[in-house]
Amino acid sequence: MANLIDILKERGFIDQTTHEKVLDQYLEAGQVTCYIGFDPTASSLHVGSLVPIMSLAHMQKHGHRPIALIGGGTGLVGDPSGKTEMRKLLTPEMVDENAMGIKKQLSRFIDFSDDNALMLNNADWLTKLKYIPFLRDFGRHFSVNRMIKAESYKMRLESEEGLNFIEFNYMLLQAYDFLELYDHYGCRLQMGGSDQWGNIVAGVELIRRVRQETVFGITFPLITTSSGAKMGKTAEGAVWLDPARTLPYNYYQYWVNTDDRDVARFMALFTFLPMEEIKELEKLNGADLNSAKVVLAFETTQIAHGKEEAINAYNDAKSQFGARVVPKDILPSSSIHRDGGVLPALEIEAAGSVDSTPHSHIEIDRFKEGIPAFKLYHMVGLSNSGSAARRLIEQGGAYVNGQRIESFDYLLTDSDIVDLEILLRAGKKRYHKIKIIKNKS
RNA sequence: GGUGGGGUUCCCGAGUGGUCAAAGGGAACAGACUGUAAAUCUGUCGGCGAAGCCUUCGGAGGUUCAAAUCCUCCCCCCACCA
Repeated sequence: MANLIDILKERGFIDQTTHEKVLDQYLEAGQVTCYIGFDPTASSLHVGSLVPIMSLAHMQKHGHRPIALIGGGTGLVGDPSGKTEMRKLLTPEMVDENAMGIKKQLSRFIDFSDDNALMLNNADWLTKLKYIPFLRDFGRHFSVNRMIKAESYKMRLESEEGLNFIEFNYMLLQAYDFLELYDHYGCRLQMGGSDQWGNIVAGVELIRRVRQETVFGITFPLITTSSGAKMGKTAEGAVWLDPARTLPYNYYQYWVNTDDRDVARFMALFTFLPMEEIKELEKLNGADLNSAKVVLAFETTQIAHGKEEAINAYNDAKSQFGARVVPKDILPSSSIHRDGGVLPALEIEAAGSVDSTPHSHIEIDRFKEGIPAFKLYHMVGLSNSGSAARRLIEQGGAYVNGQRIESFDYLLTDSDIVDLEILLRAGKKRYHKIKIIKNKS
């Protein structure tokens, strides 16, 4: 079997590594502890963090022990790497709250039971550091001449806003993290985004200087979509891993809408399907790629939110956009079902009649007098304002139960209710279901 | 602390008394074409049941029939000097 580095390389995870040969041997020799830091800047991770998350999952699958390090301490300082502007500084309370959310999400990808993986917070040691001892013991190992040449500071040093001293210290703190994890957990491998290269190398060098030991670093390439956008960024904002922030339905839709050119690359990075099958995708072209996109969406949703949610999202997509049969020979390892018809009984029971389409509840009484369409679109959030809704409808982009609305003040009444539901659509892709509540309670 | 340059609608960026809800570009949205793709073309792109009116150009005052534009004070950013 190919070694782990080769596998990660083949799947597109590797940008740079330190001393590759030795690292290879090290990973072959037995269980390795590795770590990645996560910034607690928000209460949820998003799709942009998926590469590091998946890489930890791969490490664990291969018998190694991942550490997810929450940057509770470094978050108080703010990483300037690759940023054109200074970060907002976080309060300790915010960091704690965010760390909780992050752990919950990581748990879907990584098994933290029985020390199979660890979740640590660098606030536990960083906040205890004393300034003068720190400078004397570690600060002297850092050359400012070298630091100001680091790529991670470059953008900021060249920008108008500049770099302030607190941020300049970030590299030292991250290097110290690595040392701490090396000392206490035997961690000898740090991974991170390509913007972290400077910080990682700083840690590698610090450990060499103060412990005379070799430790390793791997960086991931920055993943962008073929159209140049950052991974996981849409006009509406980030695509979050927290189902309360981004509905599994929308998560699924994000992946279904993958650009043709990205399908195979994303399949390798964001699913666990075997590479031999992913390579076959190159033979697909045109509309056939859509089947692959369905599999991509199904698999990624399943990993992030579980099978039930993936099935719900799949079913809703099918009813809204039409059934698409995924041929048996495309990605055969995927557990997605292939007949294009009804789901197996077991799965139907599990999924039940759960609706993953964005929806809201409205009392039936409100339809007695009728609700003007543009108001309803605004109410449910399909439009940001009444004006926007009006434009949408005037441009012919609004549908009620599949029927295009001709005028913005079309009155929706009881007669538009079908099975206690009204299905609204905005444009080609955005759906919203209104569920009717019979009586006010 | 001194001197100079700035802060414009989601972003970049024009505008230096009325013709300004504010050029141009990007993003976004809708339509056409399609495959829930890309590219392209067309339209839209502050709010208001839409007539007209209201709110917006760092903040607060002021001048004027009229202010993003002029004046005063304040806040913030940048450059050079100290």
